[in-house]
Amino acid sequence: MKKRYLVTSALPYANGPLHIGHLAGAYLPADIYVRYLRLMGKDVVFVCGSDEHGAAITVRARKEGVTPREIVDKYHAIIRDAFQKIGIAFDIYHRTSEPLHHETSQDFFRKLLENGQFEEKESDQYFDETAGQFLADRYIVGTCPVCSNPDAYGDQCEKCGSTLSPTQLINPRSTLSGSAPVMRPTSHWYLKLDEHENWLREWINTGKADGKQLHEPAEWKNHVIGQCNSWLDQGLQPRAMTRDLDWGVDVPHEIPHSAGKKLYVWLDAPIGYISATKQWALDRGVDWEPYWKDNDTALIHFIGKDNIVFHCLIFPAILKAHGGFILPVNVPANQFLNLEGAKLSTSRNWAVWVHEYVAELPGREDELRYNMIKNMPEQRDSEFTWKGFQESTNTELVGNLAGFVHRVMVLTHKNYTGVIPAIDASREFKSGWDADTISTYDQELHLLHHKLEEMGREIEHFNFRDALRILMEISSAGNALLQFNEPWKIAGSDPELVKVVLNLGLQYVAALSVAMRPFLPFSADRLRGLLNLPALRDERELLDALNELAEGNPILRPNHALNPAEHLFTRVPDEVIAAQIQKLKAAEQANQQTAPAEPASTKMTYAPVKELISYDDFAQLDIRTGTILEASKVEKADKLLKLTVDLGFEQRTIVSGIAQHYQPEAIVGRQVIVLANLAPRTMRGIESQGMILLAEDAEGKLSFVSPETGWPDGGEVK
RNA sequence: GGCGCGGUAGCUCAGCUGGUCAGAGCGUAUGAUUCAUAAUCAUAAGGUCGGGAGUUCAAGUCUCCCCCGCGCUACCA
Repeated sequence: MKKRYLVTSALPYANGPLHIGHLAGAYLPADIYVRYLRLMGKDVVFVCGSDEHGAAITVRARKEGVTPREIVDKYHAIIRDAFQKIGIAFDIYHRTSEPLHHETSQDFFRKLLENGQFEEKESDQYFDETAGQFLADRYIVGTCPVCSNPDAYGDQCEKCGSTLSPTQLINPRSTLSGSAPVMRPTSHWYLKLDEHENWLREWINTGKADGKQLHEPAEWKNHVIGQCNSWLDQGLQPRAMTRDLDWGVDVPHEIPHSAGKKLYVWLDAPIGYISATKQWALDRGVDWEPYWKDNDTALIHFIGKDNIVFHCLIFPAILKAHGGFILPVNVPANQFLNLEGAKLSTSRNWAVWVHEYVAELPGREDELRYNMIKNMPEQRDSEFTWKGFQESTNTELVGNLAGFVHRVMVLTHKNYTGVIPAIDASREFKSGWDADTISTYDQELHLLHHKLEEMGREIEHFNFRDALRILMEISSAGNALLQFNEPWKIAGSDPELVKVVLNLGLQYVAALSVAMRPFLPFSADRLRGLLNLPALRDERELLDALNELAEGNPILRPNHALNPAEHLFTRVPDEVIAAQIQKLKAAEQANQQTAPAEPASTKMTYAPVKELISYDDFAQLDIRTGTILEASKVEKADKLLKLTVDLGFEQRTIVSGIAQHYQPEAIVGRQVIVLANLAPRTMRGIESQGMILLAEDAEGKLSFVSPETGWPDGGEVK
């Protein structure tokens, strides 16, 4: 194992609250891992923070009529508070709007520039002439080409979730002024990712970089490596690391052409991990550098699957391009959590919000954590249901775990006034692990030791569900131990047996009080209190317990006095579940009520009328009537149809993006309007000799412009 | 269209490099038990491992084709 650990969780974006999908994806697994490492006496730092830049925040601010600062302050507080209440034990929860972060990322940028890692390139981007500025993807809205949502953003349609680029939008318009943007050249710095492709491929697939074995690929999840190779095989392209924005980290001012340029959020956000570490070190008066630069540090990024490429390819490339930094030893990305059969959605309010959960179900933090871990999407998408939450809480936490703790403590109070009895270690009894096995105290302590080690191994391999299962096996074995030996029956006839069984049962409970800490930190604290043991400080207590057990020593010594027994968990009543389900149904209904109203044809969005042109300009267009003779789908393209159009004097091959609006067989014979003197363009290997003119309705649906009664082919449209 | 990851008992999910891999938890059924919040313990389910073909002495586990879900990506003058 490495000497020290640096663990990061994806920086939450500060334009909305935290939901259970975030928790299950990147925060809970990291928290378990970190708490475990601390209990094992490891040097570990766990950093996170709010990602507070990027256009989505400024767009939201504009919509709500407030400043970006107000937005990020608001959500930073909500998110930080939610983390704290649900027990995510960051060493620091930083924010990317801090000056320290700005300095850190600017220094990074300078260094990359100095190392020749950038290429400054000019490209055409949408520019808002009214507002006088370039428009980032999020500043452009238009009709989604996929689902016809009239308010899709330039990078993504929030309605159907499609990833878009601004040029794909139909009728693009600026959110700043509402006007139609124009294309203008602008210059940006591109990271030469293509030059990093080879070493990344080797590093991902063999774990080797610069001839050194840095990690074991077999330890990485399939879907992580698969996704990376998918990207690598398509060839990495230079990627712009700057944007034209007014909110974010400035491109350092001394660099020419830096005016009005900000660092791309995806560059600035992961550097946030570094800034957070620096701030943590400053607060402690220690050196941050070993955590990022020493080969004996294990860097681990916990993220959701949507961040894989960034954390496994682009950020490592950036770290290497800078030089001097270590690379992540693993990126255990989780898949997605669904809620009651549907994808979590912030915009549709289909979520369980963490800040609402802790307010509505106070004192049940661990119940949520337990359920999240039990259904953690480690290898594939998984599902959270309130019914499942209730069931596992009531049967596994209340029945099995809390029940075991309570019964063994009650029995101790009844028989020995709550004091751990001394035992005769040679006494034999039935093992809780197997009804047919006769065992001894020492053998059972060894078995417990073995189970705890096994649990630890699962955590070390990021198998948190399995680790939790093993934890619960200890509780089940404790229940079985009591069941098989029935101490309540033999208190009078065989007091020595009762002592051994209860003492051992209490050792299980004591072991659980430490071992459950990574998963159920609040309950672990409560249990320590019940057992009258010192509060956990997350400093090698599990390691100490393991060492004692390995020596054959019990964790609780004879004559130790317990506090009164209490239940660790309470049942979740039906009403609570019903109320939560009701809440989700209300959200669903609210969506259904607004949803049908929108596509209803009324909501036509009008693009502003373009600049005036002269008649001569118009006369340059040669528009003709024509008839479709043949139509077929273009291979390997979802939207293209290959058409043969008769213009009377000749036949043309025209490729048109209408496959999602028309079936090929249905349009043969249709009369259409053709722009006949458009320069030919090759699409998907087919040369298109013209363009079919189409009209668009409010939903973005395209239809041909055709005559009512027919006309000859090749006629001019004037 | 391409690529990636999945599609295993009613439900939620494990099954690494092919040969006790047909599993766990929950639910359900039966029995035991009463120390414990009707909690606990034991036993049971007969799921053709999405469908089809193939390789092999042997395939959820490898190859090919098809279907479905999720994610990434391309085309749209």
